[in-house]
Amino acid sequence: MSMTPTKTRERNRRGEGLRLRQDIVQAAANILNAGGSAASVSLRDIARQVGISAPSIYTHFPDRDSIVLAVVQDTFVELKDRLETQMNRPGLEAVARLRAVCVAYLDFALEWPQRYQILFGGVWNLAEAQKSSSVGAVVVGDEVFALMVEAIAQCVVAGQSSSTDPAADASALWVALHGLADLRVTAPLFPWPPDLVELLINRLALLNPTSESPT
Amino acid sequence: MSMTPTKTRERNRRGEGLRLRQDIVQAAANILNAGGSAASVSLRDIARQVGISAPSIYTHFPDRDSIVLAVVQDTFVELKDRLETQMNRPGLEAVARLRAVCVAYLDFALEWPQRYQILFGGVWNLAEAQKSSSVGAVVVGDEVFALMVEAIAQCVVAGQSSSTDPAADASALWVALHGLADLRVTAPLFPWPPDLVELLINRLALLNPTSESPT
DNA sequence: TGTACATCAGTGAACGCGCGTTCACTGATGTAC
DNA sequence: TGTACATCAGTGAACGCGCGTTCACTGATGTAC
Repeated sequence: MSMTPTKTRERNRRGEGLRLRQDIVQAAANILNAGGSAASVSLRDIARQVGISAPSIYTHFPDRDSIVLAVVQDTFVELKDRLETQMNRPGLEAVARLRAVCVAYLDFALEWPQRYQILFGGVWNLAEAQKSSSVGAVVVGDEVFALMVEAIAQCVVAGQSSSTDPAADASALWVALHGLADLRVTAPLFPWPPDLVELLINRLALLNPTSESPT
Repeated sequence: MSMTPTKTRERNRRGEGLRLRQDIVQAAANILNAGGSAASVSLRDIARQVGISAPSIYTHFPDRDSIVLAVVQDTFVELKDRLETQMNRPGLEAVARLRAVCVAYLDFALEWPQRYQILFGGVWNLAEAQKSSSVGAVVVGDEVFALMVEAIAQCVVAGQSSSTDPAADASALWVALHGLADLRVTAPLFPWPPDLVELLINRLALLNPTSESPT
């Protein structure tokens, strides 16, 4: 994923050096959006795209990994915002809201597959889990999951789900959505049943038959 | 994932040059088993581990990617063999067989996470899908899926599943198993419900309540 | 109002590294006569 | 049975590349007096 140098940018004014930090993160995100894998996001690519020299990055980040981590954090926030938007849509029944949240989750993964992958495919929550800098990402990841628990809980309150343990059922649903998100990208030739998403939601959120859409 | 050179190996006798090919594939698999990512499997690492010089690899493979593809093919066969062993276990009821197959699938992914990941995480079925060399892997991948369809169909025959479309239900179950396999590795800190696997099998294979294990 | 100076926001050249790949080659081993 | 030769199974040195990172630096901009 090598980039031709972008127009040289004009230097920030005094006191505005922090703007470069966001430009760097955005450039890394752009490289991923363009199809690059996490491993292929290089300091030199980022520098070329931002229009700066590579060493300038060290003013804002100690190393390459912390840039990717910043993208992870931003991406978790973006995903959370998308799901929250669906949760807060007015005039929707509980089941419709749950479906909208799940569809938004899948759409995000399909629209930005590389950025979705670094949320869960990276090292950040294995060896890095101890480093305090990655805690922010974990917390926001928890918020995404909490949204799904809440969506199921609201179905229960509305009498449309027979779940007795929304957290466990949300785990099951999350696992399935993640699997589908991953496999739809990496195995597009597989003959996916058209109503697979509905099927997963109906069964894993324990929606009452009357609430199910016809399959 | 750099390796210290292994004992220099003795050269193959005439006519036995093909043995090196299998040694190369095995070395690549070993690097993945030891925790290396697909991108980190380098010709030079492989050569060091086998105990040969790097250019020797070109006698057997045209480039780096085709080695990884060979590992993918071998790994699909290994996974298929494991699942088939469970399918053929004598004295098991249909539901117990289905459960054994699913557990074997998850165990494989947990035991060899890097090798499991290249089955679905790589590029081999995107841009590479056209190249004839990758067709073998796709076919074996289909055989793995066919095993799951068969396991569910046998539950239906035994009157233990109410599935009316084993292929669609196997898709749902596969998606969920893959998601769980992936996330158990990359998000080990998540509070996984202990009976999540049973829950997924029961609901996605539409097992009759009397056949379910108590959750 | 002018000017010396500190600070900010970067730059340019260079380093050592591991990589995939090429090239010309070598030495043991089997085979033809 | 001996020997010339073809072939096999590799080797060793070298190439150009992009990478992360370091170092000493520069030039514009704001501030103190």
